[in-house]
Amino acid sequence: MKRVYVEDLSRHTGEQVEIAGWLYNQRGTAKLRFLLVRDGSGIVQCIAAKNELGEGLFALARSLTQETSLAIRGTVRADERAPGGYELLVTDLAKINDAHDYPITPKEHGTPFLLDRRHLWLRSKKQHAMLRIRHELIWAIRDFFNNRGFICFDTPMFTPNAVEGTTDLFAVNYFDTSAYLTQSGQLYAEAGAMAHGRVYTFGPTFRAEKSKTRRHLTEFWMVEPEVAFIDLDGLIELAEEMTVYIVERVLERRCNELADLERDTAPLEAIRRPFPRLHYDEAAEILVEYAKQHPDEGGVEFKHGDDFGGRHETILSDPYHRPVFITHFPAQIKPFYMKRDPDRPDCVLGFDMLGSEGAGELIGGSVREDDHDTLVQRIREHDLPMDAFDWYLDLRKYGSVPHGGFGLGLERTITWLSGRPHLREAIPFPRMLYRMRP
RNA sequence: UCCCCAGUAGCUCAAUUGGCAGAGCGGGUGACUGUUAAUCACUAGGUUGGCGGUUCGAGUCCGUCCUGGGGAGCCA
Repeated sequence: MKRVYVEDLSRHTGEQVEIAGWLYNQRGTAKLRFLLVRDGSGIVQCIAAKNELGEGLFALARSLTQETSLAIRGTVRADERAPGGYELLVTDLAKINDAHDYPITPKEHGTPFLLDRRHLWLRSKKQHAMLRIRHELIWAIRDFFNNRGFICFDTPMFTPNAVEGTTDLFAVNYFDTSAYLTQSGQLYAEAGAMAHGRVYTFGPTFRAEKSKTRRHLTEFWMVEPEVAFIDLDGLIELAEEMTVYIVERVLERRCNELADLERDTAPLEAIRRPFPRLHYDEAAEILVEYAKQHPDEGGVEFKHGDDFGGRHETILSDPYHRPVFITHFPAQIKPFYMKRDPDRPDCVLGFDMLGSEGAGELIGGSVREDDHDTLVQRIREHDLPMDAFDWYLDLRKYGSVPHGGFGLGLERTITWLSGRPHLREAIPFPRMLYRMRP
């Protein structure tokens, strides 16, 4: 008999097939049971009728509990009453293994309870949908860069020093010395760009910041393209094209998953190039004015020179129904490697991209300082250990060129696309300040 | 690190001013041949996060600790 996956059942209407999976839920009467069976590719309703199966098999079907693993044979048929439009009329079934007292019931549960059982929560419909969207996004990002002549350039997880001296790092034992887990592959990607012209690094990064918000993980994934011979406009264009590409791709291939998540896709379908661009000076003006007009609202105070908080990002992106770029941030709030604007030496040639619908910062990027002596001066100004950057400075000694890149936070982007309130569901096993199990 | 909030049955929650600790779901038993988180009946299930205090009496008030959640700072 033909073994098929649930997602392919519509192509086997009228045929006898076998599926193997787990019992998601069952309901019904003393003579007719509706078994919802999931096999990883989807969920199908299987009809177990007493007069078809006989006493023994029907009693077995009725005794099956949630998450019992099983194999079912039956006839595929289309039926409007079945969730998904297709169902399986059961002719034979076999239990593979029992599941007693499965803790995640079809009713509601609190997030701490579910996170403690993340290894099981992954089986639930919405979590299943989230991680399929994650898969699609990773695939789309790789396709986007691969199709444009970028080389995948993997950078190390172990690093001897901080990229940005200010941020907390995870220290680990490294034989007789210590190392840090990377917080960005960027500096190494710059070396890659000087070798290959266009590269991207895609992997996990680690931040030991004691952040306890819906936008933070201690371990998260980031894609960082780095391009030789590119300017600020070129970088923003690249970010814009990538964003439009991945949004379209998820809408096209994962509409079922978005539906399972009850995501209203209209705001995503409305996203078109170009995205609005705001100079930091304009953004600061908007925020100062907003704070003036909303004196009772807490957390909106702002003065020129400040960095944005979560609330500020929402105020800035609210008027637009597409992502927004903020450019030319003040140099004193940005890292040492960002190149200054020659016309405005107090500003950097950098940008952030804020997602629509209050998603916050999804992308941060910049043109890099390419002059050796200026970079040395910046390292001194930021009080960073010069000897840790000798190899990085070599990139400016041997044929330095204008270049730049950006980083996209994968989980934040998944959260934005899926319309969920918290990014912890965007990764199989989230690592947070007070949560490292399972 | 700081600020705010929460902790009561396996889960989600209720309990008036300090006065007999409850419901729904899940589990168990039974009824039902088209259910959509099926429905209905019956049933078992509790050291109210820990310790200490106030009180005739504390789930409720006070102190303290623990655990978790949200936010700030910082960031993707």
